[in-house]
Amino acid sequence: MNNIKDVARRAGVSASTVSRALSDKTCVSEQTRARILEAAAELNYSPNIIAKSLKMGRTNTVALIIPSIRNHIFPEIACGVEDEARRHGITVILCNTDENDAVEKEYIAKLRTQWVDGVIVGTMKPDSDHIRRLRDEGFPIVLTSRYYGDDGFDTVAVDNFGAARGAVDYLIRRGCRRVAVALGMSELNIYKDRFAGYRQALADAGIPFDEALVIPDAGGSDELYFRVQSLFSRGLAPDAVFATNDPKAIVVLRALRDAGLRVPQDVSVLGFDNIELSAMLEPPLTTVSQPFYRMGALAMKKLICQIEAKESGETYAPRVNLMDTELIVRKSTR
Amino acid sequence: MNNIKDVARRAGVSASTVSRALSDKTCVSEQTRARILEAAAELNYSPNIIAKSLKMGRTNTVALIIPSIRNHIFPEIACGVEDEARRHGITVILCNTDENDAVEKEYIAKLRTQWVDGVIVGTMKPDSDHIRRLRDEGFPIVLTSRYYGDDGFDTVAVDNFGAARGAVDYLIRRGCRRVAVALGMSELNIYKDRFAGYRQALADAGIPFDEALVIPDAGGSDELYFRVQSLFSRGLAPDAVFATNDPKAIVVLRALRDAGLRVPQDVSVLGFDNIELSAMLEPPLTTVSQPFYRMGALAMKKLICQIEAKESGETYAPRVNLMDTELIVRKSTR
DNA sequence: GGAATTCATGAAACCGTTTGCATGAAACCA
DNA sequence: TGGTTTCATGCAAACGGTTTCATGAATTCC
Repeated sequence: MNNIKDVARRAGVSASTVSRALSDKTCVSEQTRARILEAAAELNYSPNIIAKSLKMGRTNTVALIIPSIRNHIFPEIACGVEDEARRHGITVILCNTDENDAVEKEYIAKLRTQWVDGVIVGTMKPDSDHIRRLRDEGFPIVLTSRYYGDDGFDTVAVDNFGAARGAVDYLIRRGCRRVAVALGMSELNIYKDRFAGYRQALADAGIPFDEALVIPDAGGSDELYFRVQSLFSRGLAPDAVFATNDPKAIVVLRALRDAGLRVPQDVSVLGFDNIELSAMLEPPLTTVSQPFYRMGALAMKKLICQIEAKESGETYAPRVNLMDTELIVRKSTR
Repeated sequence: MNNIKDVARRAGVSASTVSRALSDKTCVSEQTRARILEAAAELNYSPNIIAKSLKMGRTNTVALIIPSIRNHIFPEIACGVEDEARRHGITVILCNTDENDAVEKEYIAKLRTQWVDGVIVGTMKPDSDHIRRLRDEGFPIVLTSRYYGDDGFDTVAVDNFGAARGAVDYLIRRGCRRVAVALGMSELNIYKDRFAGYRQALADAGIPFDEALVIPDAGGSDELYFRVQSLFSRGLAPDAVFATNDPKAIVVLRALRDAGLRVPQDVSVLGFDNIELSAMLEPPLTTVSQPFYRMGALAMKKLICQIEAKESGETYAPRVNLMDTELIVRKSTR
């Protein structure tokens, strides 16, 4: 692989002149530049970006840390992140943590080695102190999808409370009175907020909250499957189930179908996220749509702002951007 | 951010000694090493990996080039690649081309700048000469999923011909005689091979090939939807449809349902890929399963072998690894 | 006890860029 | 014509590590 000195030798100039010629600096005569360009082309030269990064203190690379690329919302986010990054000549490193804190910490430690200019984090939990520490060192960070809320992280998310409240309100306006709820991971704020929105919608309608209709996240999807069916056998029969994410809604649909219940005639089912799959179910799922692609793109935009502010020494005020959600009405609600 | 000299100063030794102490070299006295480790910890030091990469000529980073992370097979492959990479201290850069050749070339050009030690390519087409050129420069490359076959690329794939032949043979053994086929992108070998397998299975059973039952890839899913329905209105009514990938099978199922045809009583539907979704359809899809996760992991393993062979100057013989597929029988075939 | 060996350590070169500063030629002006 | 300005160019110092080689002290051996 040829380097800048090889080009310099062939063009009969010094390495500095080659560097200037190739980065469009003005102080190079036209004929020298032409000679250099020719030499570079002949040698099939491309500059060593690692050397450049070392010198410049910037890698034009960012990391995207997510729980799992198999979780359907993250490919969407990743696409948004990547398209926006590419538009700015930035490369994205993919870091899948598999919800494993050790792996996440390993990644974070690696990022501190000046690999990347910044990081987009989709794995934030209340106890993610290593991420807080990274931020406190002045490392550019944007949270997306998951957030923590009370401590000044730059964030892109949706109003989970409002969206859940609106969605449950829709169920109630369609005549549902006994709405069960299937919760997600209890330590995540997004699910706390969706749960709070659910309770608020009940309160707004004057419907008393019934603890018996709450299915916590514990256990896998089998657990959920049986808990849904047991609601009916225990005579608690809800007339709707609000699943706080679409994968849970899929399990709920299956549990209901297998129990001989018809959706939506006997029970309405409402999801959250609008993953691609949800339109293809039988019946197609009514759910809350999040603009994942745009969220990823905005997170990247904000990250670039942070990186540039850091370079130029400006201050940057982190803020929480809430994107609009939309209730997608399909056939799983009456 | 502290560097190795800061640590050296604090520990009262030279930078070389710090370097040796931190990389577990033997020629450092125990007490010096202890003092250095302490100093490093106090300064919260982590070595600049860019500087290290520059010196070592190795970045411990590889790129994964895929058409789209939204295509359901690629998150699986990416997981396999990443898990295996992590096990070897290697980081993965995600490159989504969106099936856009310009974007792909842009990425390839970037990779030549010594960013990465190697690349796994899931976008190979017959005309991907820029990828061939990269390989001819001695750049470590492994193809996966898509392949080209006749020119010595290191490759991980499945026997698409055999798998398709076996699957269609299954349909025939279950009594289907008029099997339509929905083809994928015509320039990709994987679809050519699946199509060839289909024809072979017909030939094996002495069933004449009928051009009228072939639905080419042209147009989007709407086109496919109407072509499926028109087969029936034109009196060509097949008793089975072999979709050469699962997303096409989903469209086929919808077209049939909307036309009032029952699956599998009136028509059997067979897919290919076994994406997660296929088990959740109504009816659940019979399909050919590919071990995507293991394919990704193996591709990464092979890439590491190539990289290490290149470093040590050994020769490496590229070969094509074909992984086993499995016919997953569900409810869409009679 | 002196020569040979072992061992920890430091100095300096190197990886391939970018860039501040010095230099020298050409152009300009009085 | 001589001094100043402009401009293209080269030299050398960074960036932050690793590694070769030299050095000098401590240990071993006869």
